[in-house]
Amino acid sequence: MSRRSGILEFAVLGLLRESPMHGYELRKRLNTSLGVFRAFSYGTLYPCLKALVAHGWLTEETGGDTAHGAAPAASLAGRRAKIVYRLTAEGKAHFEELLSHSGPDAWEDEHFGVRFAFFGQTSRDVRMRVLEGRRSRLEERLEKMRASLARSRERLDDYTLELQRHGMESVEREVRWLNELIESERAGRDQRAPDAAAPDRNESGETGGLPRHRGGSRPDPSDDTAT
Amino acid sequence: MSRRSGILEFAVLGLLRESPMHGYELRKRLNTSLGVFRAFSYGTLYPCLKALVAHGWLTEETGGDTAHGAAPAASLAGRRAKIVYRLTAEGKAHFEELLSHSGPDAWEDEHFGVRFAFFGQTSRDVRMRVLEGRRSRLEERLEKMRASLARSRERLDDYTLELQRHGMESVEREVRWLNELIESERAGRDQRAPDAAAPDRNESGETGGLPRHRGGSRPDPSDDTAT
DNA sequence: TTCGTCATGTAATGGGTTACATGATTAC
DNA sequence: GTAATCATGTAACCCATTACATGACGAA
Repeated sequence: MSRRSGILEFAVLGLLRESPMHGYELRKRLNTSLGVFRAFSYGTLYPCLKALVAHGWLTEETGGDTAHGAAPAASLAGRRAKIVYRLTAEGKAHFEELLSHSGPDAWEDEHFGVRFAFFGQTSRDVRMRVLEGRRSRLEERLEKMRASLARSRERLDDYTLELQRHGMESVEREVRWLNELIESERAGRDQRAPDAAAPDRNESGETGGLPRHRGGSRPDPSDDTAT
Repeated sequence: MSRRSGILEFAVLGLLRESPMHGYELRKRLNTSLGVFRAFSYGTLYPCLKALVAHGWLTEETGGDTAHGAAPAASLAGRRAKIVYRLTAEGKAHFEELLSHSGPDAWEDEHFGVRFAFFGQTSRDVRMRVLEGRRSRLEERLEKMRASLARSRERLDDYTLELQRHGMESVEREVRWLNELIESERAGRDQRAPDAAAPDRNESGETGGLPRHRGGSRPDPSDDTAT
């Protein structure tokens, strides 16, 4: 009943939508998908997985093997017996709901970031809703900052002032970014259905109306658990 | 022994250097000084204050009255008996040490922000050290992001890619900001001693070499506990 | 043989929030 | 008289991290 992290839960469901995975792999994928933006440790991940299973959103298969090829039944002795997690139908439904339903803190920095990372799995409607939601939230924040600054400007020293000015500028920049994204979405033609798992990008199928920033380097399947 | 928050501790000491205060007031000042950038709740503040007293960095005076004027001894019945906290000599020394010594996570976002808010109470040397420390930390981060992106670019969809691109851009912007600040510091003439409490800004005494961003509105002594 | 990395997990700890309890004072 | 704000505190969570325990496998 405990151990339900919100964002982690969301991210895990999102990743497992693409394909079943075991914990260790999940964590790696989590940390590359989200980049330096957010990282999770085993101490959170494993208990979270157990909780998700308890909710019926995931099933665990102890014997199976996913991406490695051979070595079928390793029983309890073979290389610490991988536990492969697979999304159930309920889990899928729950993910859809989380994705579109969006609780009250879905607009906060981290929540938004994780959501954004899974935009490829949603419809444009949902994307628009999330982007616009975040934008209006940031605009509120900006308004608060402006008001608070106007109130206390006289009493603050230069450094504090500079800190707040810079903070506001950051938020303004974020709003501009959202505006661009919203524009792109509006201009985009593809209205991807929310059921497109394993989104075959790199093909003709554009995911949305995003500005391309490509430049390819060689693929290199390693992780970044770097301290 | 418990309840020592690091940043909160630092911020509290910094604020109390200017003048003694009671908890309620401290929290307000904390939240206006740091702006929307960071907020603290009583649940953290009060225990922290007790801990700081236990360490000998603060003293508590139960009878006193700070900024209100009259109403001397209200005993235990008068308006819930304010507890005024005052920085001791040891507390002052500890603050100086925290300010210049800078532990390993002093470069992280929040730590840096709080530090920066108290830059007015340090010497330029310390400011430079903190700014440059943060910059090099961010540059490392940037390098990591670049590497990780190069490694996984092929495997990531457009939204994830865009997220990471934007993230990197944010960090780059932060670095540019730091560069400007460092430039300003270098150009600044005032080398304020670390003992200048209640820094009389708004006079000729510039605190550093900061770009001015003034524009004054009327003063309005209210708070922003706004939800 | 020793080191890295695969693989799962737990216990201790950290650092914070929300909600509540309590009650007096001031502003409308 | 009633609502907001002043003022202090505590208890119950929440979410996450670190460090540890355990152990197999592959490469140097």
